[in-house]
Amino acid sequence: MTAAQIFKALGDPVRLEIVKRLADGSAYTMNNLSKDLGISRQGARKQIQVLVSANVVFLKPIGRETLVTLDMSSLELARAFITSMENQWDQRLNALKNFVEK
Amino acid sequence: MTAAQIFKALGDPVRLEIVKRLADGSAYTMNNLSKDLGISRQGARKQIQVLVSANVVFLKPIGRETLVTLDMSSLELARAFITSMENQWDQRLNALKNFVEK
DNA sequence: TCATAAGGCAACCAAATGGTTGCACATTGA
DNA sequence: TCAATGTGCAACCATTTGGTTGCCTTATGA
Repeated sequence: MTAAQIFKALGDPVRLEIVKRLADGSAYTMNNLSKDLGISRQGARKQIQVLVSANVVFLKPIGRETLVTLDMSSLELARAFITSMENQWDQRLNALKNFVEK
Repeated sequence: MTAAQIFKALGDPVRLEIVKRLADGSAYTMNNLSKDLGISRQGARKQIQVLVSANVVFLKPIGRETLVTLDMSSLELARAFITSMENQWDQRLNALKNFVEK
């Protein structure tokens, strides 16, 4: 999965709320997770599917329920991507600073 | 600006490439930035506008050119958001671990 | 056993997105 | 001065997105 895909998956208020809840560990079944999002169950299902496709989340059917679990490695990848850009930026500024001081 | 808006802005390959270049400090005018993205200048312009609207980037017209600059605080906000979710996750796991060990 | 709970899937729809072309306009430098 | 450069803006288009409703299937538990 690319960084852009993960960012895209996180780039929706409903999906981000879902991910936030999962990180909290408070909700973990489809039904549970679909409540109080302001949209229908089927609507929520589609958003969860987007997260599944981006590997931000994975599903595990247990009996008649389906467990939803966060895949932390995707968050880690996203964070690492941002950090690397921040590092690039800092290095550039330092290089500029050295040039000026010389 | 909300975290979801920033993630959404970063969630497109073309826009992410633009941000990457800016972090690098190698390109900084509209014209410069619009090259080699695989789309027209006007197409690139629209994507840059998305970044502007999300406050990921800001513009500064100089004569007939327009400088594009990264707003690092948006990246910082995005990174902080991810970090906070990772912390929540870790705390949850630790709480679970303590419960099992008790 | 059988009503209820959990969930999947498809069709449909309006709005947003990502791109295009065409044209106008101000700045610049020879 | 004037052609070239850098940029903006609007109209247009196909596809994607985010949501809906309707219906079907499978487990569960009283």
